[in-house]
Amino acid sequence: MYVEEVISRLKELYPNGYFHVNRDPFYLLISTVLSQRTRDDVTIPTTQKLFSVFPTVEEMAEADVDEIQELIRNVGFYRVKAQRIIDISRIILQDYGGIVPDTMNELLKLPGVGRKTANCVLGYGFEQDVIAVDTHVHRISNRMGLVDTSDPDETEKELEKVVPRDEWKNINGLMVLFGQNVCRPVGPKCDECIMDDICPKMI
DNA sequence: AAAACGGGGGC
DNA sequence: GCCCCAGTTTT
Repeated sequence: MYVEEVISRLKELYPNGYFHVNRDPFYLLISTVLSQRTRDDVTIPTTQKLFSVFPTVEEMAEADVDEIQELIRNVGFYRVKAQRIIDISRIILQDYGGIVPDTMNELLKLPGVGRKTANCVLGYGFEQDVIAVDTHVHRISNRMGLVDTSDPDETEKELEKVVPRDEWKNINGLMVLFGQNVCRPVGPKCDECIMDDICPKMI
């Protein structure tokens, strides 16, 4: 089947997947918020720097917003993100006893958390069967004919119909790597792509 | 449905 | 110097 062949080749290309990410739900939550609309090669060092100063939910919740702003000044939307990081930390501390909630419904109540961010936390942090649809997953799924829609939420639903359930949580990491290195938003490297014999764009 | 938030990196 | 980027909220 086409989709299973695509996943098989992606796994062969990126056998280590996303092993480098910290799987702690709170770390994942904050790092994912920081990475919204900002390249992860920029946000990863910034996230490490932020957590070296404020390692816990408690310390993050009591941090001064100006100090957080200064620490994350190099990432996009840093002012609003700094405020959201504090607000998220305070809510998790006060309403959830310092434990990141493990349901979509509760995660969506947090400021700056939408379906994509929530699914990253649920998938990477809590090992749940979810598909986190970001711009890479959305673009590649449409380019390769796995889905056909301009709505990322529709892409998530359509992918759930065609991707085997035990691969759901792997889709995001594989397609992000593939999307950054090969099937890029602009100027995809189709001439050196391992999908060249099955991708609809190439046939 | 469209605007707004935004500094960094590739070219 | 110009264009785009691991989205979400507000208008």
